Amino acid sequence: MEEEEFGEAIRPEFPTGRVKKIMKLDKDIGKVNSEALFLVSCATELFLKLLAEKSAESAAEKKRKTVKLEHIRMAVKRHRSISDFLLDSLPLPSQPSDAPAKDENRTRAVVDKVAPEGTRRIDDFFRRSTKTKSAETES
Amino acid sequence: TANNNEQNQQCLVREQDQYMPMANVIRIMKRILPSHAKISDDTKETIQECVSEYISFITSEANERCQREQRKTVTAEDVLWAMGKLGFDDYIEPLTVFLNRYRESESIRTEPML
Amino acid sequence: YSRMALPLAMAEEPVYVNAKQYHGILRRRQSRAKAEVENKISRSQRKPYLHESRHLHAMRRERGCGGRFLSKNKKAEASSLLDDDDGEGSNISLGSESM
DNA sequence: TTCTGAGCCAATCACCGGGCTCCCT
DNA sequence: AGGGAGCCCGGTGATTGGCTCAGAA
Repeated sequence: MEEEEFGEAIRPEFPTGRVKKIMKLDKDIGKVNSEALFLVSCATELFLKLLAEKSAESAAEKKRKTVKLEHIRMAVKRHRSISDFLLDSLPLPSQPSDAPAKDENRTRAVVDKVAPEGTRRIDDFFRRSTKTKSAETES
Repeated sequence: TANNNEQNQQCLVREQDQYMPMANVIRIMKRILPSHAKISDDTKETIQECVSEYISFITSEANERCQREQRKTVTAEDVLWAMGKLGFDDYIEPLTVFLNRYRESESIRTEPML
Repeated sequence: YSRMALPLAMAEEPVYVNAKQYHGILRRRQSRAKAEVENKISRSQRKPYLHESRHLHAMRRERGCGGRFLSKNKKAEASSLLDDDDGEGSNISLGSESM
């Protein structure tokens, strides 16, 4: 009957040193509290676990054993708070050198319905560089 | 000397500094995925990038609150506040629990004996 | 609850995002653009491997017939000189792959 | 059906964490 | 005086490719 030791310090599985490096890539970030570093590390782990869980569900729905990018996109689309800030991080469905006949491949599926109340528009300055990855067919 | 230094083209920031270690990402994912599941290589890379973006996204929001309050150090409260403001309300509760456990374990470490 | 239209391509359909994240997303885009020009963060192509030394290490390692890395059994060579069979921890090449 | 591409091994070594000191708040 | 950045140092797990057959196509 052993479940856990006393002074077992809870530590994130991610190396906190690397987390801090990534935080400091932004030159605007000044000093970072050790507690803040700890929380960001934990939150990152939670976020990754959620991504994995939702992607697994998407892959299972499509009866796929291999988790592919389309499953990530599908999973992310269901959580608005996740899909929005990842908009620039997810490579778009296809892009190699020659695309047969597909002009509607831009960022992830745009909301085809009218926008709810409280929406605004602005003008873009930069777009994520086109990621050259293996071609992929959308569902 | 025949030493070969890491001196690649015009990239000042190394790849191993912008992303979390691949093996850690895979291990955490495989613990969640069904045991027989596989992960494609571009999925691995993309997940790595998403994780880094999440870190920067949260940190940026927390840091802005710091600057509003004229502080220079990002604190745990800033991070929790950023979680709520960016819509990750579900994370506030578990993170608060983690934080309390962290503080208690830290105080025990700092306090050698009674 | 409300959504904002992100400044994607002006000639295209607007992209609507969570209003709570709107400013944060924009700030992040600015930071990334700035970091890309300052730090030269190469977002495009990834290196085939991160460290030259580890690459060479992997290339020099002894491999099994299945391409897998093989445990360093130099002790087996030494024991073979002294004859006698190894009744214990011998790594039999099990050709079964269970996934 | 065809054939692409991800898992599988474990040894080195770059990196992580835990000490220091010094500085700023 | 508190605590975080920046060193250094030692121990250690992430990194790593060729072949096979899941499993995508």
